[in-house]
Order: sequence, then structure tokens, then C-alpha cells
Amino acid sequence: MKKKTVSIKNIAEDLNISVTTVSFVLNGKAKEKHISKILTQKVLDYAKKVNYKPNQIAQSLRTGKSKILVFMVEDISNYFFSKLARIIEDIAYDKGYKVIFCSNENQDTKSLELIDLFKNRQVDGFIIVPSPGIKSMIAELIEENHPVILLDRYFSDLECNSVVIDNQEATFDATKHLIANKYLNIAFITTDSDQMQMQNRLFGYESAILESNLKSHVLKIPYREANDGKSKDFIKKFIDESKELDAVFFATNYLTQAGLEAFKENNPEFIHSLGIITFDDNELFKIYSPTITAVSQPLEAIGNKLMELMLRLLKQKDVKEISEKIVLNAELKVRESSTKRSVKS
Amino acid sequence: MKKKTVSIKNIAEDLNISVTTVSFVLNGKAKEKHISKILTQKVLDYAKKVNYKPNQIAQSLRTGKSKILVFMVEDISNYFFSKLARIIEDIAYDKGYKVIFCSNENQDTKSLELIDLFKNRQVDGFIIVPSPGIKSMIAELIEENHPVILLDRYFSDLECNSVVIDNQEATFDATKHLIANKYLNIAFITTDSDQMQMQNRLFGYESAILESNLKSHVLKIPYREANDGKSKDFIKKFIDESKELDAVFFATNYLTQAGLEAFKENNPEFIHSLGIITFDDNELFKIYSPTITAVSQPLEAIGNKLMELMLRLLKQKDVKEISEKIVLNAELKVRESSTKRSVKS
DNA sequence: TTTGTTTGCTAAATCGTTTTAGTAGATTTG
DNA sequence: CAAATCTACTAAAACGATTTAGCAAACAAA
Repeated sequence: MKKKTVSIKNIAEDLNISVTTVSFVLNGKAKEKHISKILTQKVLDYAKKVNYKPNQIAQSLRTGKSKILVFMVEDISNYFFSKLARIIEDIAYDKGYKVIFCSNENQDTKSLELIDLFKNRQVDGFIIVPSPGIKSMIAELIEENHPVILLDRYFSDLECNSVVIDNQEATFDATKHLIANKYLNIAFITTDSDQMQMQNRLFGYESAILESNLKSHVLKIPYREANDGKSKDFIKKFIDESKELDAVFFATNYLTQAGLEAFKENNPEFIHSLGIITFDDNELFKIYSPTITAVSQPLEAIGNKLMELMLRLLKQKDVKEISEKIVLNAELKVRESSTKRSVKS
Repeated sequence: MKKKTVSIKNIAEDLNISVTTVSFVLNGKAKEKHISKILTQKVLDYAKKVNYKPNQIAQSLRTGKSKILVFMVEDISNYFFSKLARIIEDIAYDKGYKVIFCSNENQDTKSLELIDLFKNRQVDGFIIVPSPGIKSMIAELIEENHPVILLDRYFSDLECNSVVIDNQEATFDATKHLIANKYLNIAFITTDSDQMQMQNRLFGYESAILESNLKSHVLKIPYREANDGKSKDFIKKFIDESKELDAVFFATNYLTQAGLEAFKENNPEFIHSLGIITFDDNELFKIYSPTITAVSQPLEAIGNKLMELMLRLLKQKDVKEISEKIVLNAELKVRESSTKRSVKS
């Protein structure tokens, strides 16, 4: 029941000196502030002896820095985001920052609520996967000089730091890869979301198809229904109606899941002849049957870039002085699901 | 660049009243403290007008409550933990708490470092998946009156709140299920960790085997090597050497992953005749070929129990007055990988 | 009329730091 | 030898809230 936390004041009293002196010593300003070596050592020794740990809350109140970062994503339990969280966590803790996570479920109301919750001096920086309609809130954050980095997508005509991958190039290359492997009727299954990253993925697919003079087959699942687990039904129907398809490209991971499930229920053998590529990798895709070719986002690189940029922003007096739009390249992990034809032939 | 945060003092000055009054009103103590209705409303209106948001840091310093909980797990990017994080997050935010997460990688040094980091008044409560050697630190936390709940495993002879599942019963039942489905040479692949939850899983398996007069086949992969991705080799070797096996029970999820990979590399067809059960479910197991039977921890129930208990602890004056060891039952998700024989026969 | 109670409000302490603006005394400089 | 500089240290304000203790004025009870 005893919560005897040692404070700087206790130390000062015990040693019969002022709190100022203790504070100076503990902050390594002894030399600068002309505290004698003897006293400095005495304070240091005593602080160690009583296991003094500064009260971060008090420090925060005084300095205005909380040493806390917010990592706001769509859903922290999503493979991509949780893996990324793990990488960011390591770097952040190493640099003396803690990380608070939250999931906005891509909903504006949730996003706004959460940002509002953290805005009041609470946190030192924001890493945000923005929901579609929060451009003005992001602008406000920047206006108020909070370090902000957008992740995975950003807003057109809003000056804001961001780390994204080149979605268009990624799907272009992946589609080309399918074509090179003799798949000629490739479907692209996506949502009807008008968010930048989804649009770009679609563009990449379409330009590859166009370039090869093929026919494009696009299924846009209504975003709202995709989240209710209705995707499976849409996909089943689509596949049934398009008998000529020989490959499917899923634009995002939960659609892949729904798709695989649909295939399994409809016709388990179909999957072995069908070409499949998915956006976003998962550990289990490399042990699936067939192993599934995936557009893999470079998690390590994204995490490193994010934190490197964030640490620079945190040092900045005026965050508007740094404005980086970092674009990384995804990697196509080629596996069985996109190479069966060439193997056979 | 303007960070015009409105403080209680600003409001007081603007309205020409004292900060005390403003504080009372804003904390809903107007009635109790005899603040007139008129003034109360005036303050309320003005606070809303200037969009006053209390500075949580200052509040924390004064009240000693940070409204932050720590969720410390082995690895936040692990399926089980990230799903659980998502559930806990929702409840916590709903109750006005934020969640800081961290991964201890099941290492004592990391655990100790992290706990130490958070101990100094920083956080209001701890949910911890403890690494093996931190019993005394947990005891210390409790001694110092911090709310603590252990998750997934606990320490013998340490009075501490915990939420775990009945591992022994779960593996017992699952093993019995295999036996009932005509698998008679069942291997149990686990690590050599002496942590409670792993021990119990092994006991469950062994008692089921014993009860049915079968032969037990146990592979204990050295814990250290299991983390270096060596598991696959151990499993391959084990399978090669034990030709009579007709089923495998993986004691934890990363072993399953290694196992499936091993099977795939060794003999892709083998997996279709082999019985398989895994501890800890994953979304993709229900679309694997074959779909994989899994011992599934009741995520929702665990999350709810955790937070319900935590909220009670947070209200407590002396945390030692509550001591609950909650044990939940896992659910066996029966799928193809454990029922192929009975289907055939 | 005096005493006691209620109403309406506020001054000041406090939480644990950091930081500004000193103050003596010793030493150096012109 | 007076003025300037340096050394070693400290008092007190500040960060933004909460909370204790208390002060008048109004009202009620005796």
C-alpha cells in the first residue's frame, strides 16, 4: 500500500540543498550551471541510491512534451498494421517515446473524436491512416504545429508529410506479371471507395490491361457492404457470371480472404487453375495451397521511414518547415498462384 | 503556429471570476458547491463557446491518475494479441482510458525495463502477459498498489488477478476429439518452455492419450531455437523419424506455421491424410486446404473479462481487496483437418 | 437582537518538475 | 583598489488543473 515515490524535493531536503540544484544535476547541466563536482557526485549517488525516477507527468506539464506518439490506423488487429506497429514500437521506445494506438475503422467520426482526444498537448506526434473526410482536421493539426505523418494515403492539395507506397506501380507490375504468365482474362476485385490508394491500385491494373490490349473485368464491391462480410456473396456471383476468367487480383487483404472463402465454398478445385494475386501479404499465404503471390508492402522500410521522419519533426520548431512525401516501392512476392501456367507449359 | 489552448484560468479571467468557480462548474460540482444557476450556465456556455478541453497532463499531475492503461504482451503483431488489443481498445476508450501497448518478447529484461518505465505514476493499470522470471516484479507492482492483471498465464503461489483459459482441458478435449475421429498416433509438438500454459497444454494431451491407452509422441523444440525459425527443421526431422504418425497437435500458433511449411516442403500431399489441430485460431485456417481444426481462445470473452476486472480494480482503494483468477474455456473449432477419417469411413 | 445556517464565491496550496533571475563571495582585470 | 567576471548555489514563478479552508452576505431560528 505504500507508494513512496521519491521526488526531487525529497532529495533536496535530504541533502540540504535546493531543488534547483538537484534538477540541474539530474538534467546534466551541472557543469553549465557551475555546480561543484563534489556536490554533483553527491546528488547523483544519492539519486541512484534512492532509485529516483522523474515523474514524467510533471515533466510533461512543465515542458509541454509528453513523449507519447499516437499511431492511428484503420484496425490495429489487421496484419499489415499490427506488424507495422511492432516495428514502430521498437524504434519509438528506443528513442524514449511511448506509443498509444487506436483504430479509426476508416470512419470520420471516430477519427475526429480520437484526434480531438489527443490534441490538447497530450501527445507529441501523430502517425495517421486517415479516413476519407478528415482533411480539414489534418490541416488544423498542422496549423497548430503538431507533427503529423499520414500513412498509406494522403489528401490531394494538402501539404502534409506522408509515407505511402506506389500503389499504381505495384498493381501495374503485378498485373503485367500475370499477363507474362499467360493469364489473359484477369479480374480486379476492389471496393467502390474513392480513396486515393484504392483508385491508384485500380489505375495500375487498368493501364496494364490496356497496354496489353486485354479486356478489363472489374468488380467494385460497395464499401459499406464489404465491411459486413457481404463480400463473399458479391465475389461468388461475379465469378459465376464471368466464366472466362483465368485470374483474379484482389485489391486488399480482406477481399482476398473473402475471395478464398468463396472459392472454397463454390468449387474447391477451381483455385488450382485460377491465377491469384493479392494486395498485402500474410505469413500464411506462403504456406497456402497454392502459395499465393502477393504485393507485399515493405514493412521495415515503411516503419523506418516513418519514425525517422517523425523524429526529425519532433525536433522542429515549426513543423511546416519539413514536408516530405515519401513513396516506397512494394515488392511482388511471386508464388505458385501466379505461375502455374508457365510451369505447366 | 498558434497553439492557443484555452485554460481554466483564461475562462476565469474572461468572466471575471475565480478559477475555483470555473473548476467546480466544469467538474459538475456546481450544485454541491453552491454556485448559482446563472453563473453555472454562463461558465458552461462560455467553456463550450471557446471549446475548452481540460489539459489531461495537469489533471493527471494533480489527481495522480493518468487514464492510461498498459497492455504488455509477447508480441503485439501476433494474431491473438492484436485481436485482443482491438477488443480492449474499444472498451477502454469507451470508459475514458487510453491504451499504451508494448511487446516484451517474453524476455525478462524487456519486461522489467518496460514495467519500470511505466511504474512512476504514469499509468493507472497493467495488463501483462508475463515473461517467465518477473514474478517478483509483479509482486512489487501489487505491493505498490498498482492494478495488475496477468493474461494467458500466471505464477504459482503469487496472489494476483489473472485471466487465462483452461489449457489443460482444451488440449485434453481436442486430443479426445482426434481419437474419436480415429487418429491413434497423435504427436504433440510443443516447446521446452516450462511456463505454466505450455505445461498444461502438454498435460492435457498426455492425460487424454493415457486415458485411451495410446502411445504419446512428444516433440519439444528448444525454446531458444524455436524463435530463430529453426522449428521447421526440428519438425521435418521428427516427422521423418516417426513414420507411424497419423495426426499432429501443435501447441502454439507459430509452431503450426512452421509445421505447415515443413509439410509443404517435404510432401505436399501428406497434409491431406494427416490429422491436424492447432492451438490458437487464425482467420486463414478456415480457408486453408484442408481447413484446420483449431483450439480457439474466446477473444471477446477474454477482453471483456479483462476490462471488467480492470475497471473494478481501478475503482479500488486497495487493489489487494480484489483477487480473481478467471478461467475461461477455449472452444474447439472443428474443421476438415481433424475429421477426414470419419468422413471417409 | 443575537446566533446559527445556508448561499455564493474565492485565495491559496498542491501535484513534481523546469527555468529565470538572482545573490553572495571569490577571483581576475584595468 | 574599484570594477568586472566567475563560481556555486538558490528563491520563486510557472505549467494547468483540483481541492481545502474560509469569507462575506443573506436568511432563518431563538
